[in-house]
Amino acid sequence: MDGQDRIKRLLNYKNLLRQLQNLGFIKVFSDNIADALGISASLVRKDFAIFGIAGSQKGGYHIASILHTIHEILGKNEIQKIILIGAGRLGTALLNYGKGFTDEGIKIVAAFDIDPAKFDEKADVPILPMNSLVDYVRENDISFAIITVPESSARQVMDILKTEKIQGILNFTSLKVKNSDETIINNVNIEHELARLIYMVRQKNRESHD
Amino acid sequence: MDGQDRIKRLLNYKNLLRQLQNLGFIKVFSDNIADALGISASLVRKDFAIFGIAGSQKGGYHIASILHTIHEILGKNEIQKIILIGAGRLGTALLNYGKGFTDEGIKIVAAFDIDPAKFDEKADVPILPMNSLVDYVRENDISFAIITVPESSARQVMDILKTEKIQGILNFTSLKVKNSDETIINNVNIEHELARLIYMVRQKNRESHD
DNA sequence: TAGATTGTTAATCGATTAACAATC
DNA sequence: TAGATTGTTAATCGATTAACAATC
Repeated sequence: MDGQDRIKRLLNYKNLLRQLQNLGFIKVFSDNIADALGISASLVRKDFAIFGIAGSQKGGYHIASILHTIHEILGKNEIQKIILIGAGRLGTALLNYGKGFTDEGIKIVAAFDIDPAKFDEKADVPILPMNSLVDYVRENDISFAIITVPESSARQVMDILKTEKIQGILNFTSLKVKNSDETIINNVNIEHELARLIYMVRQKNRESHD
Repeated sequence: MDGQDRIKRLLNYKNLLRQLQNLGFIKVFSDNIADALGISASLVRKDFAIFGIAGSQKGGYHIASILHTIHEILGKNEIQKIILIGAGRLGTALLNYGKGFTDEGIKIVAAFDIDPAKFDEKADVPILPMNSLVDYVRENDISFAIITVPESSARQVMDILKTEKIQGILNFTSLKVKNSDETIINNVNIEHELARLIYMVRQKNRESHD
């Protein structure tokens, strides 16, 4: 999992540090971060060292400069255009999240659906017919997509995106696809997350029973 | 991450094996599973060994019996009741997923919101006022909850659930809470998943540039 | 100076993989 | 029997932690 956990922690650092910043904090020790996130201080320092974040023995780490470095690492400067495919309930929920994403340097620029009842070219984020997808991707130089289509059309959409050389896909369907050389796929499976939660709880209960 | 990856793979095995079963397959080799999921055959065999799934040198593993064991491990026999808090867009999207979850031994039994316009006691899955939450949890012996409330009320809801000794929470808010001894929290942060996807793609592009 | 924290090295831990004997 | 696959052991790999010298 080459550094996957490290990047996940990076995002958690970001969230925490922003909150501290809102509280008026200027500096913070690795130890405090560790406590807040339930990890070890060694790990915090190692992460920072690897990401090139330096502190001082005097007052620890300077929050603003950590955040600055994190933003650079995440590439927040250039806004990333992303399209959404499948304007069903989950899809529209994500569209309405929109604002939050923009804050992160991510902007959903268009959505696509097969249902004409959903088309809305003039919306803030236009909802366009599926058959205009390929043209749109080519004309607007799109590299990222979110897939929230039903199970039945997942494979087909995935294939289109792969031939169009989309570089990154956030996949909410349960169609599990291997990362190809061309396209990186990040699978979010809510059903699995629920099943895993239940498993963890049962596991804990079992352990405490003996 | 004690076995977190292993349980994630278990869910992937399940999905794959179901598909194979639909195709009429009866048996399967560790090698084929490995190829399909992009992992090593050793790992498949080790996972199966740990979960107590036995195969034979003749025809590999019997699909039906793997699935049987997986279902036992996941506790699919007893249906788990779960409530949903926050019937906004994401919340209602999950409510409508409902059917899929039931298939997995998970049933959303009620939803809660503060907005009276959303109340609907007679719906298939009733949407009830937030102030009836505590009573409902106690009367119906609820152990699991999904939180899809806005950021602003996340902390408050989380605290209520913790005092009510809810055992497992699937948290879609960006409020990051440590797992306490009492309550296991599984955080799903869509914003983070997007940011991570973009990071991975940029990383890949950077690597191929040198 | 005394005390506390960073940055880094070495030790530990756990998960994955390679290899192969046992088995069909 | 010859060939192929499982189950398991030992080796490898990588990530986390512990420890501590260097620094403020």
